[in-house]
Amino acid sequence: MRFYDTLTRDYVEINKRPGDKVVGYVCGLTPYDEPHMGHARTALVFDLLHRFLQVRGYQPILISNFTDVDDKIIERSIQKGIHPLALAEQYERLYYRFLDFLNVKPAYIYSRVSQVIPDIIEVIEKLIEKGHAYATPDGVYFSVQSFPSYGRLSKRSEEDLMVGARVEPSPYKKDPRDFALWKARKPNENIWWKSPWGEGRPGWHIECTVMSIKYGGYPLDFHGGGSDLVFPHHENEIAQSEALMGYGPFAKVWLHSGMLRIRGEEMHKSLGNFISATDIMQRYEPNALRYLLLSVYYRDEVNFTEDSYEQAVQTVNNLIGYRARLDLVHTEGDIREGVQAVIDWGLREFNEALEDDLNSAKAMAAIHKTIGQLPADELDKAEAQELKAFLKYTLEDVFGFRLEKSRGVDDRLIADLVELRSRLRQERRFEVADMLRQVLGSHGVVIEDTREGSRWYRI
RNA sequence: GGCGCCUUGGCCGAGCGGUGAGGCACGGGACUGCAAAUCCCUGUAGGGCGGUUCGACUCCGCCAGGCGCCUCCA
Repeated sequence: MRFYDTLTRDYVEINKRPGDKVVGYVCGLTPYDEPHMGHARTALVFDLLHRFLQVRGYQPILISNFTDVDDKIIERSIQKGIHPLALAEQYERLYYRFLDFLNVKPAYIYSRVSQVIPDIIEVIEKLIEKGHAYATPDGVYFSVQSFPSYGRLSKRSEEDLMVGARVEPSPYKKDPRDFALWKARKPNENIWWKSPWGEGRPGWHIECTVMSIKYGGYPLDFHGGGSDLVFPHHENEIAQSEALMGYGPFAKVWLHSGMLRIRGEEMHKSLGNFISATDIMQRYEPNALRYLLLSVYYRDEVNFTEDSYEQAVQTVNNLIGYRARLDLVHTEGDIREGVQAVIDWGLREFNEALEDDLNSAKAMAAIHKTIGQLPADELDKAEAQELKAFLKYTLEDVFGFRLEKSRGVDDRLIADLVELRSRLRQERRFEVADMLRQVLGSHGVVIEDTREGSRWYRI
């Protein structure tokens, strides 16, 4: 299994044996507002990785976090007059619901900054001891000069960084590139902890170093997140972590998922194209969303449009329809060699695609090619069984689709309505029969009229 | 300005130095109720101009267009 590594810009083999743990850390979000479509993309990409590692026999340990101590959270909580951690928790809960809606497998742990403050203080003390950080009246800063390879991940030279270093000016910084590990409490701030440097709170970045080492160990097998985190977040994490440990690498491979766009534009509230978790759960179907967001190579941008969403709905319905039709196969027989060969080919192709830097588009094509050669109605029961196992593995276990549809309408009621419709058809009352079929169709029930009579299944 | 990415048929999207996957939509056919679903068939598609090569969509250069990051950001 190999993955493209952002740091070395090359493919890195994951040298693991079946049963081995594969420890990964994926940067989570700052719960100051509703999660959105972009978070879904990242969650789905790493869910695919999580699932694939699992089915390939590894023991994935996925660690993620909430940055629940942050400027924006403090700002919002003051506006709303509630405790910052209560505000954060509100959105964390929404995020969990969102993940559940998307059928994302839970991580091994979701940690919060507020839960690891003592660990953070300890790590900052060590960094100061080692000469990688220094305390000032407005906080503790990491000394970028003390870490010569700074800029390697984001491919930025010292000069680039100097030019770019323009915000968060502090008269106490020794170098404009230095960043805060600990921020001294400002008068209006409503959350703080005591520390050797006075009351305050951690800066961004440091929590991921602390939590990943605490829960995942060192080095990590992989570290990931959205590509917008490459700089400065991950760059700073590397500096902190490797400075702390005294050796690298912090992570064996850096995986970054591409950004999501809405109708070709960046998603922004100001552009009016912001799609929140709440919107998504009301308006979109999780299988189709999954298909759409995983149909593109994970490092590339994915563009969400209503049109591409509709295409995804169609595709997923076709797949579910195929799966449902396998249940209607009743011909007895053994598995023919040719059929077995097609399935074996599909399975091999599927696995190889994902093993090659998670090529989900190619893996999906392998599924389509396989079932495209094996129309459900031409199979016998044993073959259908084999196909069902193939689809359970590829579509459900790895891609995370839910193929079993909820029983919105009772089976017996459907059977009765289908029977009623058959009588209507015998009486050549096609208009009424079609209407009945349409109504059932809107509840996800497909009726097929065959020579042997009508049959139905759910999509 | 610096660093980097992208441009494939109507739409979405792969692989590959040697006549271009897969999906969705469209069209034709079978079946049928001149229906739906299903099945079969159907597409001279890789921004432009050069170069390398026996041969390039695939490598190199230039140009055009689109985009990301440059300390809020999944």
